[in-house]
Amino acid sequence: MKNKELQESRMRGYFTQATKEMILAEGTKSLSVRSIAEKAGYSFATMYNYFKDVNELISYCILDFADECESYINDRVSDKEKGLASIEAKIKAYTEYMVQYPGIFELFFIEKLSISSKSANRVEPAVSLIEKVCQPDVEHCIEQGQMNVEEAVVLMLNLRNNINGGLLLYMNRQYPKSYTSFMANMDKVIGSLLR
Amino acid sequence: MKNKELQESRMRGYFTQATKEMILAEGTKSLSVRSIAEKAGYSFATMYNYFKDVNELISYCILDFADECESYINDRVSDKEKGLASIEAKIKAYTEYMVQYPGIFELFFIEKLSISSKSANRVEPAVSLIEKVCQPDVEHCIEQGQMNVEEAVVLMLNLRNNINGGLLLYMNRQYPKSYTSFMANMDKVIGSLLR
DNA sequence: TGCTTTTCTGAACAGTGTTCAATAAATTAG
DNA sequence: CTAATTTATTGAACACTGTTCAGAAAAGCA
Repeated sequence: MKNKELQESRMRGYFTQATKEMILAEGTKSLSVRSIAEKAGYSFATMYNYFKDVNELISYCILDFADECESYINDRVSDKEKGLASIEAKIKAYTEYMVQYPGIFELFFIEKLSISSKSANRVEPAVSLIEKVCQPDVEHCIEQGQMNVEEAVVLMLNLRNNINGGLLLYMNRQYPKSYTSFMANMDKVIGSLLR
Repeated sequence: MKNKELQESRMRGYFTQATKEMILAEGTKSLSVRSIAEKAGYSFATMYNYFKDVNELISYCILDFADECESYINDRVSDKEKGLASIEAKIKAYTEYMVQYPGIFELFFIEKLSISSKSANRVEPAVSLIEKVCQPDVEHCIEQGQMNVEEAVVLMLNLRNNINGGLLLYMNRQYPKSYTSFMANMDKVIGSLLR
């Protein structure tokens, strides 16, 4: 039956949509099976007909947010000028997005998900998002002879770990305390890696 | 009364000791007020006479583990040879320690703590541990003219964010999947920053 | 319409953190 | 040493959490 698949997909959509709205509005702390189900318009028990458990439901939201974050970044950075300047702009757009929606950063990196081999496919787009959006620029830099492949790999590792590590300390441990000094640190670090 | 303070400090010690043992053995997932209290030899309600809530109890453990991690690092790195080589060895010892005790990394960076101005003093030693242990080496490098103060600041920001960001993705998101490739990535990144 | 299959739901269970009145222990007073 | 008072400890109770399952409601089909 093709109808059944469509209907099940729609039902999953109602639950993931409700979950996403709550994450955007209040972060992951307000999430519970009952509160999600109420927002979706169903009983909490209905969720278990469409998701193995609440972890699976939450992991489906990661996919959506990863797409939305990718669009956010690409909307803010002109596709015209590729290269190091574009990488810097994308990294900063990524940081802005995560600071603006702390719940999404929690979802991507902090929330405990008991990752299975199936859900790993839904987590991967989030953790490798920076690499993905910067891929065209990295290729451009290599073509232009600005760096070799190995240097590019190290640069992307540096950027990805640095940004997410900085966000972790700032958002989850209030270190540093102020947004101003957090951004100043980020500017220094990104500048040192790209120049 | 000086006695009262001593006794209260001892009581807090029973609870923090039980909590620390559980974190080392099974990570933070097995922690609960009732399981901690049972291990400490008291009722769960007794905890609330010595700690505001379970978050405060847990935050006290951070202080102890930060000291232990610092000793672990310094025991493994000779105090004789200061400088970049010493920094590299310390960073790697820190990484080893966190991989060996995932519960401590959770405690330091992932566990939600609802940080108050009081508990901030107990969180700070954990998040700034890398800076602290590397401080003598950084000063040595500056004295030797290997770098200036601003370069040293950026280097430490880079190292701290990089290591903790890499650990976050590896330990909380299994990215990359294998320990081997995780360590290979870390070697590349640390090497690029120190050479 | 009546029968069958699918979908949905609340009750129930075991767990969580927290509060509070009652009990047990220790300290002080007589 | 006893009696009164203060302090420390405790389990019951409450409001949550995720999850399971038997029964109710709805949908599909004859």
